[in-house]
Amino acid sequence: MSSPGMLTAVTPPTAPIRRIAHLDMDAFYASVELLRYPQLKGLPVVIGGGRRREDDMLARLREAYPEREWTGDDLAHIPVEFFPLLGQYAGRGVATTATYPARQFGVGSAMGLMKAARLCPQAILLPVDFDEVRRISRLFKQTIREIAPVMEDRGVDEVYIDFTDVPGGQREGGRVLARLIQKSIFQATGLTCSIGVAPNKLIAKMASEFKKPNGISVVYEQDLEQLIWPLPCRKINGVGPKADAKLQGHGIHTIGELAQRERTWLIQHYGKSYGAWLHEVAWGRDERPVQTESEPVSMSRETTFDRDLHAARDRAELGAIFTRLCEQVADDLQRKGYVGKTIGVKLRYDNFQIVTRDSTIDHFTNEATSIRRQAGLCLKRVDLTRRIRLLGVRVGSLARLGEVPPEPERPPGPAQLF
DNA sequence: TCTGGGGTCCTTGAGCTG
DNA sequence: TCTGCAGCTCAAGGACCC
Repeated sequence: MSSPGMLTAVTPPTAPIRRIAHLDMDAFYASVELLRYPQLKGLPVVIGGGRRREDDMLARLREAYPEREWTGDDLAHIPVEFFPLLGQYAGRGVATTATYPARQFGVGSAMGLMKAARLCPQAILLPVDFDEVRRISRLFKQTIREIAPVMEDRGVDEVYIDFTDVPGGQREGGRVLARLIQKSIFQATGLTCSIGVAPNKLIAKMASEFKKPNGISVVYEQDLEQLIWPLPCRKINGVGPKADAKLQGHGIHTIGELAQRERTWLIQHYGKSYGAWLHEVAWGRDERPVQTESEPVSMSRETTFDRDLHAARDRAELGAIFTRLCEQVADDLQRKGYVGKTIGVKLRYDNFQIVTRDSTIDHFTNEATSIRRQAGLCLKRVDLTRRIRLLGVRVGSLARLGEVPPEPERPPGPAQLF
């Protein structure tokens, strides 16, 4: 308030404060299933064990109940008692996720299916419906982009969003915009999400876990000591089980304890890059921008066999799988419009040891035969006397088809022998 | 009857070159 | 010509993420 004759202080327009949001869909895979099959609500359901194939589901139902006419439409409203027919606890798969009633029995993501079956044998197992998951994923991301266009895709169920310059993005530290996005996603998909808004991606990611499900957490720079430092180091995105164990070995359990260590000490014990990074994140510093576009670095296909295979004794089977993997990678590259020149293989032996071999050729390719030939040469460089559990084929050093750098002139060489 | 699949990034060591 | 060094690329493996 000012009286006549008094000078009025004019507040200069202030620059917007950096506000970054991390959005995480709540129990995404399970929620997509419950949207499709509301009759499963409240029941223990384990999602995983491979891809959903409707023809396979129909075949199982027809076999079990031949007296009934089964059509594709029936799959939309299957009675609960038929669900156990659609999946089966077998093989070497893992659970992608589990509904809360199943989690009460100790079943969780990344758990082997056989163990899940032991813990909760009455749970319904549903193979993943990737097409439906991808459809809902596209839908919620499109909804976000219409409100806040600077969005970074971080996988099927999570994104970063730059709120800084979005109208309303500064109100209540971003809470108002977060609320609008939550509401819009629910209207578009029927699903809930949790959002953390903070000065950067690092803290936003941690903040989105504070209130789940359907929560919003707003963190300011000055909250670091009170909200972030008491958290265990494992909560930092980039500190996995190995780094956490090493930190624990040094008596560092919380982010606050990490922050108290000297930068030089961290570099000495954790390396120049990782040590310096640990120091930065402990102090809540992260300048990474929200990236709206990114190019893939590599594409690969891999598969775990139903049983461990031996290169000599199972040569035909292994050869067929190898060829199929090369064809799949080539198909992925062609479909997405890429070529690559680093071709490699990955093997996991029966003892879970992983080996990789790759080599860079002098031209770009996305042809299955060419990939097969080069990957075959890589395969000759590994120990094939051990039984193999997993085989993978990878193509890296990618370039967009049509934007390939010109090939160097090559003298004519000897004819390819195989 | 533990432990998937598809990615990225970093470190380390070998080999090459000026 | 030999040696040491720095800088670079490539290959392999490890850690991590969703």
